[in-house]
Amino acid sequence: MLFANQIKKLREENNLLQRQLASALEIDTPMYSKIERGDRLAKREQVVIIAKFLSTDENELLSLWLADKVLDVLEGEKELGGKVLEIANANLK
Amino acid sequence: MLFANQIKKLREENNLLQRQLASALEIDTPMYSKIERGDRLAKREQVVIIAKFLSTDENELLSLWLADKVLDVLEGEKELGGKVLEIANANLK
DNA sequence: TTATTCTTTGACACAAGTTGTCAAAAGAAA
DNA sequence: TTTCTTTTGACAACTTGTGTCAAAGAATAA
Repeated sequence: MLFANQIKKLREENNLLQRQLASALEIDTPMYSKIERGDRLAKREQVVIIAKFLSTDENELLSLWLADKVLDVLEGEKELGGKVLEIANANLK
Repeated sequence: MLFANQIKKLREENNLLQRQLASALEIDTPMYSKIERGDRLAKREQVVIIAKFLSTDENELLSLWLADKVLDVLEGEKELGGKVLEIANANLK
């Protein structure tokens, strides 16, 4: 979980509590805990708020969050992963 | 829709009717029509059946189907797409 | 040690999205 | 026309996602 690991690292570096992030997202602490551990997926708007709150680049964080989703699509398709990403890349517009 | 386009092309080349594919998938023709037009997503098992029925390579077809899903994740994130795919690629295991 | 604060777990409710059916319309071929 | 194929839209059933809550576990402080 690239996104989860990153926000945990940044939160700790910034000496913030889960409670504070949860409050910024208007969800309860257990829910934030799950997001931070990759047990639940954040929504896009939540990623944006987290980036602001952790003073990190929004696009960097969004990229990790999206990469997790891409990897999730590829979950269990190990042998096709590389080919799939090539095709996807060739069809990005 | 890479997958949808491909199965339409192959079905026509094989002179088959949507009704026949629908029957192989045990769904009705309207449902199959939607899959073929990219209006609905096929499930993995359906892709496998379609590949068999259209005598095409299963992995090729699965790759298109997966690539569609990856592109869907990237939908509306044009500027991040390339970067995201790089990250995903670097984290394929 | 106990007390307090922080984080995680699991069960649950409800919202949202998916997968399918059906009736009927639109398109193509005869 | 008539018939066969494909598409559309509305809907029900099922599945998944998002959040809350109570309570347990970990870490820290006193």
